[in-house]
Amino acid sequence: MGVTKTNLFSDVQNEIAVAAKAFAHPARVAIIQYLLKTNACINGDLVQELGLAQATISQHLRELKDIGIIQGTIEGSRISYCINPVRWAEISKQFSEIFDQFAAQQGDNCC
Amino acid sequence: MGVTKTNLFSDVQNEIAVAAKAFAHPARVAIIQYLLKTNACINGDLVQELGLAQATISQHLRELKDIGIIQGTIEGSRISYCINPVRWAEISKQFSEIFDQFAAQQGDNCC
DNA sequence: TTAGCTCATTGCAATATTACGATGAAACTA
DNA sequence: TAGTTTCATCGTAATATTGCAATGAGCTAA
Repeated sequence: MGVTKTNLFSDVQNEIAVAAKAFAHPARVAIIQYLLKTNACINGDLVQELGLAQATISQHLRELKDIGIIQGTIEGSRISYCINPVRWAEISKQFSEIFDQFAAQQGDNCC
Repeated sequence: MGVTKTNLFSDVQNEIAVAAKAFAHPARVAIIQYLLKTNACINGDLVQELGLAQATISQHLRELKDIGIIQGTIEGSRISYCINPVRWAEISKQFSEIFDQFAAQQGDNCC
């Protein structure tokens, strides 16, 4: 035990869970916010910005890249990261669909 | 090691991370969606719906309650759960603020 | 080539999460 | 009262996550 029973849930539910993990750690939120702010792509000066070890930042970047919310391009000896607009829109849509779903049914709450 | 270094991040970043955890597991997504669908509050027939053990569901419900996105009221020997509208709106706002932040700056992407 | 960057990966250690059986508290039912 | 239902909590096992030092790959500059 300790393994998430992925097979019990729908594809959409699993997708949302994966996407949410991008925001489920403050370091990753900080990275995303930094990318939003600088807009221009950056590299490991996140290490300076966040105060975590280089290996740790690299690991978080990889997770964000695996989720797809971020993309990196090689630029000489550096790697530029930025937000993946397509994936961003996808995830944004998935979340607003959920959030809107409640806003639409105000009134018949029970507790 | 293994401990999230909460002190390195801003309050908002930590709050977002906590809120995101509500959606970071498919079982919790399923619970939230079920609550959205049934609207009316429910109890442990989530056990039937989801196929996880009663103790596991109870644990997820507690996490959602700790995050505040859900609230429960005692109803005889049962407990009715439903979405907490105030907290829901809060979290919804936090996420849309992030998502909108990118939509507003289209064009100057780098990679 | 050699030295110095920048960053990913590997290999750990520590902690967190997920899941469940067992137990117990509280309320209902006969 | 005794039995049943509903749920939380405890204890435990398995796996996931977080974090870092060390290492290595790939590029740049001298």
